[in-house]
Amino acid sequence: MTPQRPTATLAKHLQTDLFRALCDPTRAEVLRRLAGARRPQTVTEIAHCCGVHISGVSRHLAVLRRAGVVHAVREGRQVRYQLDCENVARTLRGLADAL
Amino acid sequence: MTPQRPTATLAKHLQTDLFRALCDPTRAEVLRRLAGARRPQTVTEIAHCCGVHISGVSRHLAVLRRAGVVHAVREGRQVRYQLDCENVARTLRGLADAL
DNA sequence: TCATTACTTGCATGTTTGCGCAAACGTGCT
DNA sequence: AGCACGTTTGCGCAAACATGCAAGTAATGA
Repeated sequence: MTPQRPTATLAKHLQTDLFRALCDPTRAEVLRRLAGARRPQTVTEIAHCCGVHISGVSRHLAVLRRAGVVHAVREGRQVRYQLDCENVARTLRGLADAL
Repeated sequence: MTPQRPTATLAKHLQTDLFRALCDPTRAEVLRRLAGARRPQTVTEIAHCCGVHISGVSRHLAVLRRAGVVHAVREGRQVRYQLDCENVARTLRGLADAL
């Protein structure tokens, strides 16, 4: 590891992709649901709590998945989504430290 | 302090306002500039580095200021903007811990 | 007071984003 | 194969957003 100047470190950690994923109220609602549930949730289950059509929830979950916030596991016909706490927390701490 | 269940803690820390401010590439560019400079920057100085009209930069800075990411100090005719690292880092760590 | 500089704000415009609906896709069951 | 169920995706629409220009405000100096 070569030591980096603070600016370079910050630039590396200041990626907008994650924030783009977290900036929507509905997606925040989804995340709260996932965090509060004791097991991975299906799209339909999530759609029940936030007043949005299932197709919309599916899209939101795709955004979160691409950003590495959640990951999906197929289970028969349904897909269960789960928070990737480790990954998100690591990124946030990285940025906090860079500041 | 009353102990809180993880969900409640997360709900409190999962505010979209901050992420909304951080999710724009131009604003990220502005923040990099502010972090790299050794003293608070004027709107004109910031506008030079990111290829956006001064009025746009001014707007972006207003968004960042409302979100508590930067704060402004008037200095004669110019306004110097500075990162509020403490505040942002505290919020990010709070969320990371809640996860 | 008038001119100049630095920043902010109203307005118009093009782009992005979230949304519901309907069709398509994938999976399991008979 | 045919069907039902759960999820994803194409499409169109309306609201939100970023941007440049021009007008407005604030501060400094002649």
